[in-house]
Amino acid sequence: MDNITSLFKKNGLSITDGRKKILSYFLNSEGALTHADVEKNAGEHFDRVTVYRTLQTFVDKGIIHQIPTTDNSILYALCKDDCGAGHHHDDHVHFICEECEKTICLDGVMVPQVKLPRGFKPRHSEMVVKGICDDCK
Amino acid sequence: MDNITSLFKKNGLSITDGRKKILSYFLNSEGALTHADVEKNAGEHFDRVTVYRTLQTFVDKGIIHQIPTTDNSILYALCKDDCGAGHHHDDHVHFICEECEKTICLDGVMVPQVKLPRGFKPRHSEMVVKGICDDCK
DNA sequence: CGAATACTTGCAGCATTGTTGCAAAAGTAC
DNA sequence: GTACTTTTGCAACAATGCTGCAAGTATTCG
Ligand SMILES: [Mn+2]
Ligand SMILES: [Mn+2]
Ligand SMILES: [Zn+2]
Ligand SMILES: [Zn+2]
Repeated sequence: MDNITSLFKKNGLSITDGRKKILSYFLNSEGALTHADVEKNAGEHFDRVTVYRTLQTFVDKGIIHQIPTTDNSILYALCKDDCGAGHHHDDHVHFICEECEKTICLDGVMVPQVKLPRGFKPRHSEMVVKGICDDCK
Repeated sequence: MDNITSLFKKNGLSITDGRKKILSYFLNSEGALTHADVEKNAGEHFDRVTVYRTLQTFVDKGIIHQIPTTDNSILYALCKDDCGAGHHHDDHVHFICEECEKTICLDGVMVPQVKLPRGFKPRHSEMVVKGICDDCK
């Protein structure tokens, strides 16, 4: 029983061909992926609806996490921390390279705390840094 | 000549009814606004395309800035810094209240610098904090 | 001011993206 | 293998975003 299979088992998900291919695609990709990436490159043709539902399921189970963007798209990347259904702990910084357009999880860089004005209670913080990545510099 | 008019003049924009109403709407709103907000509430009916073009123009001229989200929408908020055409300086933290759903520019809270891995060159950073705002606590 | 020019708007049409219900197919449990 | 549960694909629809073009406004300049 490989990694992928046991991960699905652990989360009470049926082991289907689509889920295996989509998760493999994430495992074999460097950066974050969009819905369109998955639809085009996950290895075979999956219905658009299936891709939506699969990504949503993976997010719900703590298998992938979302990265906010400013261009009406959502990026998805593998959770490498101890995320699970209902509790994500992806509090690392994301880096978007303006040259190669890749989005990279900087798993070693934690999102810093900031001092908020009186009365504001933080629960979760996101940080996205744009610039030039190591490969493109 | 009021504020709005002179701001448009300064940026070489024609003074039109639509632009005045849309900018007024931003000036009279507390939090950040979506395209849909503007289309519904800017005071009269503007064509969807007009709203897209107006928002884009305002972003280009440094009158409003965009705030990244994780739900396929873009939020827009007034620039309060010395932004202009081609140079935005909105490096403040944004706060999204999970109770009232408002998004607030924390103009006094700068996005902190983070130490990136060797080779990564940062150019611009965004930070979004979710939690409970002062009004809802 | 009024005419010439430049810019902005709304509309039509289209493309892309996201959602729901339902029946067929695939997976799981016994 | 059969009964049961879950997942998938399809159809239909809704929402969002973009472009070209003609008509409408705003600005410029005499
Ligand atoms: Mn990440
Ligand atoms: Mn802001
Ligand atoms: Zn790069
Ligand atoms: Zn609130």
